[in-house]
Amino acid sequence: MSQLDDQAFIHIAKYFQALAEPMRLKILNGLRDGEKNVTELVEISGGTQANVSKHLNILKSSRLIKRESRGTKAYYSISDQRIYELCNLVCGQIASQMSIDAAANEAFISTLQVTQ
Amino acid sequence: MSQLDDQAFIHIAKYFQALAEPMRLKILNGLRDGEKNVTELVEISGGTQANVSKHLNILKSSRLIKRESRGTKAYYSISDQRIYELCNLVCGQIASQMSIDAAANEAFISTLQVTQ
DNA sequence: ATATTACATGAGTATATAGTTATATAGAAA
DNA sequence: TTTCTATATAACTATATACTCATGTAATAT
Repeated sequence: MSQLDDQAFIHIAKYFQALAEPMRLKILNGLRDGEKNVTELVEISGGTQANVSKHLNILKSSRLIKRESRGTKAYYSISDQRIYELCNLVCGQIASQMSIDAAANEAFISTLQVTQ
Repeated sequence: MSQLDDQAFIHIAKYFQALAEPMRLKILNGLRDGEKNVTELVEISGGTQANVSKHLNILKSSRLIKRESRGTKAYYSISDQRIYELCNLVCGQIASQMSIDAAANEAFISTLQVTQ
């Protein structure tokens, strides 16, 4: 396995890592319908301002979201809508893994707001 | 945001977490062309036996891989081929994020073996 | 029965990460 | 300038995670 491959795996792993946190998924979900400022995201997510701010920074570092400063506010938005495809795939797999009947399965999927 | 939604986000985050480790991606990549036993995966990944064994357990707990014991050997295989779709999506996004020219971009993508 | 091979796991360490609290900074308004 | 609002960040704590080394266990071979 080459050094270059190792770097690729590290790169991909970091990307998944950015998505591997409930609060960050919640934030991304909150951005589904367009940009929001930090205060709005704090309300939506139910987290503290400091914590949300840190998560936003992590998401931005991973290029999942963009930041635009207007006045005293900072507006964040999704960089690439394809992340929702990722979430859809994962939701589909998780749902199909659940050993519950089809109706309950359907109910579970409908609770997943991380979709387009 | 309801309690149920919170559970969903936790669930999805755990799934991504399982994919957020270079060694585990390497192992999954090693399983692309079918089942392999632990010793084979140790060789492919370049990790220690103990460490690979632990990662295999994590991947199994996350239902990404299955285990079948035959004789003294344990054969692992991919549970759901759709994980490669995930990796493809991520690779595509990472590649398109890279601020390098198209040729280098292509070269990078070709090094990513986490594809079907 | 003993040895060997293949794998899993416990103990311990080091590092990373998420969270809180308090504080810093920056723009807008008074 | 001072104040207020919005956001970022530093310091700290708690927890999780990856890794190594040593050991346990289970199937096979001698």
